Amino acid sequence: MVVWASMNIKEVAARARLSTATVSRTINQSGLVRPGTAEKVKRAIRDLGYIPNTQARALVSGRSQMFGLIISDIVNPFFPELVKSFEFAAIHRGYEVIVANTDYNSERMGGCVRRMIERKVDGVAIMTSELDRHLLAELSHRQLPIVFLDVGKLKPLISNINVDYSNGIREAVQHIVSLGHQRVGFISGPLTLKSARTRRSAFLKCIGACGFSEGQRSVVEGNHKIDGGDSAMTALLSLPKPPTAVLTSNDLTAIGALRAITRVGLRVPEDVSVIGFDDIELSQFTQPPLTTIRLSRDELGRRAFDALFEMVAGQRRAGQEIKVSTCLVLRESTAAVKKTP
Amino acid sequence: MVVWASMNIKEVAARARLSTATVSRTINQSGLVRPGTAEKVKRAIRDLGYIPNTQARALVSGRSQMFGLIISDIVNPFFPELVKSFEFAAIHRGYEVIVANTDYNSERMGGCVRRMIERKVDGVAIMTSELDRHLLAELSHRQLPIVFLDVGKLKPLISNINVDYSNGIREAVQHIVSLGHQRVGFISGPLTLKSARTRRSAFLKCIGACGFSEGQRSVVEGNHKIDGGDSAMTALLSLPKPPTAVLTSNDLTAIGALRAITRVGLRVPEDVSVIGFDDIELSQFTQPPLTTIRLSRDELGRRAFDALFEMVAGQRRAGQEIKVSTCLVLRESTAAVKKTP
DNA sequence: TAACAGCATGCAGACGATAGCGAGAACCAA
DNA sequence: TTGGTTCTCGCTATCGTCTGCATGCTGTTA
Repeated sequence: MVVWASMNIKEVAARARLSTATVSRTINQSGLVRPGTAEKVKRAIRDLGYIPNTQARALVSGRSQMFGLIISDIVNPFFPELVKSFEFAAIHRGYEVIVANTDYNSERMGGCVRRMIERKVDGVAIMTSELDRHLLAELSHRQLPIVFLDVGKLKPLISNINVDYSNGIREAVQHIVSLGHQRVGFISGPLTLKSARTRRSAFLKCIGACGFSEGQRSVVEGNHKIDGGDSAMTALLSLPKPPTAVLTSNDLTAIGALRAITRVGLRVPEDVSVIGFDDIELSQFTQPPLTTIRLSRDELGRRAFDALFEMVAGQRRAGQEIKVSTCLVLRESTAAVKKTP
Repeated sequence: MVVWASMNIKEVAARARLSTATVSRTINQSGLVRPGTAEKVKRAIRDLGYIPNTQARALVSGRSQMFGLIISDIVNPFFPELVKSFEFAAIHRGYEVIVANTDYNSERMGGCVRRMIERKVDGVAIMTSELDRHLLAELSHRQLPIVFLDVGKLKPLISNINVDYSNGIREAVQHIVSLGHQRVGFISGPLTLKSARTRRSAFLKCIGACGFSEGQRSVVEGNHKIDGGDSAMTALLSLPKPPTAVLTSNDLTAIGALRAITRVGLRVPEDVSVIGFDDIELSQFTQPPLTTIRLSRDELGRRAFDALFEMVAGQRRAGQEIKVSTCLVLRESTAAVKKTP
């Protein structure tokens, strides 16, 4: 196999003694090429180690076969799994993925969007929960298919993945109730984030619906990280009547809570029950393994890709509402409330 | 701002009543445009919300301004930080990054490499430790700058990041020795991985150099994940004379080891000392916080990008050897050996 | 005023691939 | 043989941008 830098369709055509058009048609399986001819082309391609130039293809076809994926922070364990499943789905359809982190910073979002447009992606999945209206207009004017997570109204070319928090939370609260808990705490994420606010209100609504009064529940703000969960839990434990069960806005927060609880000499689940949210891989390996509400990132990634793909493939121009459900995963961080000492 | 799908340099030129050439020169700051003219162009660009088409640019310039980044698995917490710092450096230089996972599967590597070539990346960082010679030839023939992690010999356009394991490991072993430990265990990664083998032999060499005899050390194979660390540690503990200090091939393994130790009722660090490797963010938050050997992914990502950038910028065609060091981070999972009971 | 720099701008041809159109070949029926 | 159809394949414009060369303009000098 001989290869040099400027390997292109002409070289292949020359070697096969055919025109570039025929080579192109063979590559794209248009079905208009005689089998014998196609064979010549394939041999030339193999001999030369030719790989088509996607840039040029994109230029003429108007589609880059790339999707953008905007997330908050790849270091947050919530996202890698999502990225992976999105990418997996993409590769299988011949798409490439460009990942961009906003670092929870809405100013960086502008840069991300610009990069996406520059690279002429065929669609963007925005898996952060914040979005500037101005940027939305920017994307929208350019006719770019978009899929959001938990925000945004439906419009043509704009889909939305709607997480149904209620099911998982209801199961969790019912679980807590069935274990006899009377005082429940909730550690939210940073309330500057819309996703954190959404989770918080879903939690509160469910807790209210399950018959807990104002006095039976206490809410503290964390930061969706371990240290925030730790200090928030410490605050909860120092209340005059601390909760015997605590729900958290994500698993890292729950892990921090576990740490705070054991540090003051209490035990999980004997003294305090803890329930996480997300079911990141790590939550199987905490001490004790974490009971948590699963939100499948795998499903999220797949659905986000599919939504974009349907829009670019033209199967549907209208945006669609996609439901993703949550459910309780029972492990060992919850137990019946202790008899009053 | 009016924007429609086919916004291009011609539209801008027409609005500014100039030629596309002048617009192009203005955008690329060639310095050949009179300030007044440039101002007209800039206004037209602003009015129209024009963003250049990178695909077309790439086609004519022959550079895509994209780098490929091949990693094993984005879900492994080692990689997200590396990806992030690589990407950060890239963005700042106007580069985009295409990330591909091999899933530790060398067959998938072929697909990754092909994708990179199709997308005409200007260089590839291969941060997995396995590489097919055939694929290397494929990349090499195409004159693609490459940077490897811990493998590969230097050639023109091929750089190598060499992790100096010895410093960190030496510090760790000296630390162990100073605490009076006499029997040390080591939990390796899966020996099918070259990186795991490299770490293992670095460990063994260091341990030997520090005066431990064959009988004083026991080596078990893990899988670089939590469950593997758990079962490997369980195996070590069931030895007739179990080690009092254990080094591991990565932090997840160490976390699994912590779990196995506490499960059988022993305590860390009082009964067994544990030292991890990598210093992933999580290791600050384990119980107890993990003493570990830091390998800065941040530095790895930055250096990998810089190496590629230097090669494409033509500052140096020859591959270079880049050293990245390791060092011990003391936390609370190590302590003096218990007096014989 | 003419000749000549020197700079700013425009023209037009790449870059690599695709697709519409048309040409030629092969085949069949009349 | 002619006319018509079907199937292959080649020619060429095109996508959006960059860039070498040509051109025109301004200002200086003899």
